[in-house]
Amino acid sequence: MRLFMDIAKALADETRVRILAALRRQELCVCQIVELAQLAPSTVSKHMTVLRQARLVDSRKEGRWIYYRLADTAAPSAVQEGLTWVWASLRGDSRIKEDKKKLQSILKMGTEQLCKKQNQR
Amino acid sequence: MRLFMDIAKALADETRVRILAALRRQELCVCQIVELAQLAPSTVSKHMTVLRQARLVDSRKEGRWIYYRLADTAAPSAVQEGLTWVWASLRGDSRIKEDKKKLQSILKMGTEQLCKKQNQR
DNA sequence: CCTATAATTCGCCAAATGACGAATTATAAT
DNA sequence: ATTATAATTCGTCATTTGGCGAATTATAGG
Repeated sequence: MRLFMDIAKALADETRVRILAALRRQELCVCQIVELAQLAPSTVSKHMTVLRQARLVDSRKEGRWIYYRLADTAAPSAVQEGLTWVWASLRGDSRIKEDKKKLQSILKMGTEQLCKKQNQR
Repeated sequence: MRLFMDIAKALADETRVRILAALRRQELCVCQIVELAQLAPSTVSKHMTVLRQARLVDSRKEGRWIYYRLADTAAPSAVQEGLTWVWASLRGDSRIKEDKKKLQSILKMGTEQLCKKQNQR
């Protein structure tokens, strides 16, 4: 029950679901997610902690950047089946589509350039 | 996105998940759920509203009693696939098993007798 | 070594959530 | 009609949650 509830709670926030959907194509570092979600880094960081606690994402460190990716096939089945449910339910969702477009432009500019831009604010 | 989030939020509370699991075998009236969950009727009522809003349950009125049952095959696929995920993830869960046992004794005593017992408190 | 910076942790606040009891509504029974 | 009662709605409260900025940590680069 514990893991299941962690997953369900993690999925009960729209921002986190949008982040998961964004991670579906490729891994992302925090500053890229910040740009997508238009939230403070500290807020995104907290969301990522919730998602990792639920085993929905994994992370790896590369220099100063931390990259998050979707849980892989090594994840518990509750996680994998949960994600399957999410994808099926959000197929064609307009919000997710918008995010996908926005992501493309975020990915076009390099990671360094993106972080610079954020510091200017 | 809207319905999906309603479902995800509805599933993000352990009491509600337990109620859903209890409904898997048979429909239940509110007083039976009150007995199972050991919560105030008003609290259970609110939970049921959340579950119905998410389309996870339907209800029917019979006299003074309102019976809730799991969503059937007419429900949106997000609901059905969500429930499939729940069942798969909670298979063998000890809390759900305990509830199942408790439910049996609740079902043994008639509905009227049960409500009387609650009024005594 | 020292500075810059990507990310996290911490402390705080506003909003949402889950709980209860009291009041209300609707139905059954006297 | 009046009373009893199953369930809901309402008002209130404590806890949790999601957000931010400031402080902290860890790594890259001058």
